Amino acid sequence: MSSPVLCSANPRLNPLPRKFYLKDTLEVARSLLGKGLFVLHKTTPLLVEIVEVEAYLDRDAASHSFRGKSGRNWPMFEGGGTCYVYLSYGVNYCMNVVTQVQDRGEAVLLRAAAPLDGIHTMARNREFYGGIDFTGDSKPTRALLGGPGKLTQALGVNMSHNGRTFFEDDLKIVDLGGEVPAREIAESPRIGISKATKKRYRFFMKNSPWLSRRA
DNA sequence: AAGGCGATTGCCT
DNA sequence: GGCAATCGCCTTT
Repeated sequence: MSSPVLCSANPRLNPLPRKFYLKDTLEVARSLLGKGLFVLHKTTPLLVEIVEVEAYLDRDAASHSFRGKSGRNWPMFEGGGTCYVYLSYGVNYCMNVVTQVQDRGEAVLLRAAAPLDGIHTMARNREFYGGIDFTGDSKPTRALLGGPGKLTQALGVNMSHNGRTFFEDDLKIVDLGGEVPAREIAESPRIGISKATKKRYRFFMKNSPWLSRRA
């Protein structure tokens, strides 16, 4: 029997408070590991556990906010708890959690997650081209939620979520009741960037099989 | 106005 | 490991 805390219909899944997002962004990034991301996809509740993130800071050459507010990045300046979604390479959506106070321009990219609830719907959302077989004995791992674009596709996240907040009934980040020990968290340089490549702002759960790639 | 490049993914060799 | 897909932002004419 599964823990009642992990049931997405449970009213205990209250959104994390705004103050959670006002701490130092690197600290928020670490704190997001092990937290739950809930999305109501049409009428289906979807719940995942965040296992990999990247921080993008103020005065950070790799951050979309580096050159100030623009038509794309304006939600990054809307304050802690805002959802910032952008279209990556004209193909994939990437979802960020905005941190800090208004006009600061810092956020955390959600890169990978483990499925908790609604896995069948997520798998259907991830069917592409020939389709992936998630039935039977085939074990979905990185192909389901292991990457920022895969995660949004599985959850049905798109530009309609851009600029909203994570304090809503159909879009929220929640406490799953467990603490992630510091020894289970690892860090590395961020993936796929060409600027500020030395900064180790990627954080992930060391032993998770759901990462976008191995450590 | 035009061209380069990007916080990615999936297919091909 | 290489590379196309595909759109919007940013820099350069």
